[in-house]
Amino acid sequence: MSQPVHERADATRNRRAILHAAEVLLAEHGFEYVSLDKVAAEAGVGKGTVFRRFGNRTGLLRALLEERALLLSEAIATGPPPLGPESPAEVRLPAFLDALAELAAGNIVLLAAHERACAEDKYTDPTYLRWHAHITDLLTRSHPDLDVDFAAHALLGMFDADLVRHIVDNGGPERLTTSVRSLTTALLRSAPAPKP
Amino acid sequence: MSQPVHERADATRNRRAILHAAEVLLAEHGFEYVSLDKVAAEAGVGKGTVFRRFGNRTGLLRALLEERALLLSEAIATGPPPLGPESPAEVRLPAFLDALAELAAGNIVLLAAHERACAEDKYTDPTYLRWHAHITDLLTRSHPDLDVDFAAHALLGMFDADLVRHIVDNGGPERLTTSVRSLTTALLRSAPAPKP
DNA sequence: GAACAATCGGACTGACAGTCCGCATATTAC
DNA sequence: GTAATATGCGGACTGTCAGTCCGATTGTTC
Repeated sequence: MSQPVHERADATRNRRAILHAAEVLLAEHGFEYVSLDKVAAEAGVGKGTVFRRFGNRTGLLRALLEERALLLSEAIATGPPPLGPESPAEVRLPAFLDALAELAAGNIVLLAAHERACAEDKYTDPTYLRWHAHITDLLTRSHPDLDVDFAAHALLGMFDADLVRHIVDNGGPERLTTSVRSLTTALLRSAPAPKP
Repeated sequence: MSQPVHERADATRNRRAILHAAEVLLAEHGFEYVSLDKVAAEAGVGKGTVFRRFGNRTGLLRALLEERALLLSEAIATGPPPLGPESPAEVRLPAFLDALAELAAGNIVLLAAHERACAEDKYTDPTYLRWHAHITDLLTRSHPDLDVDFAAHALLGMFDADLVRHIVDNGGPERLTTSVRSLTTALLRSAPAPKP
């Protein structure tokens, strides 16, 4: 719709160019090489433009991760079982962690860059918060006896970029999936189930 | 030859001064304020001296953490039960994690600084490696069916500086201890016992 | 097509990690 | 005590980076 709040065409074009440039640099050179000067140069825009769009380095990497996590977000919000809201919590949680493992294994470099950039305030990152809220929600239903806030953070700790890299480099993506699954089933199996 | 390898008296004095200055700055201003220029100034030495002693920022913070973790290292290596080698693995592991929780809760700022500084190569940090090796060793005895390498990293993930800060700020050190303990007992209780 | 606001670009700033080398001093030999 | 020497010292210097700022430019509206 043509609301008074329109993003100008060049602004849109530049935002896309910047995101694309950041992805290219990340993929080609690793996260340590990706300074915002270089992103701006690669995107063919000025440095100020990058900062106006994304605020700072953190904002840029958050936007990138959010983009990559979009499908998963939709799947848990409105998708079909086992990720979607129709399944019971006991099914959704392992399915969600499986999906996270797959996402993490496929985006190690981005994950590492994001982690470094958001180190200061991990707990305000929208993607992280969404994941945490989702786990918290599921755990509250299935394991109300736990400190679900802490447990959710601890579970997300399994997707620490360095750990993911270490595991995937020594055993491939399957090892990550398998290990995550066996650790979580062990954990969840043992906690007392809620009484009806 | 009578010990050709002597550390000069001024070198020793400066090393202590630097470590002390770093602790003071960390305690008084938080980790973001602690640049190596400031540490050098606070210690009353030149910047070059800091780098000659510790190599780089990472080295300085590793040395600090190692110092704070010294008592725990001794306790697990040669101390009395339940931390020491006389106890069975099923007892030592929870005891060790309890001790880590206490250590972490009491050194949040150092932990955060160390984590930022070592982000690049967490898995080469001597203190982290020692802790990981200890957990791996204990798990191998008590739960050989697990991916013990992964599980040890995941357990150490509970002591992520941001998580520790979050939990301690909202519930005090007791909440950290309690949550760590309940999560680990849940996990360890459930895993199948080793087959004879 | 003119007026206007949104956007652009890149020079500039300040801070930091890490290097380098001439100078100072602790230690040793005598 | 003094001289020789090696060890350590200090801080100026470099290169890089995140983030700011403002005159120039360009898209949009009427």
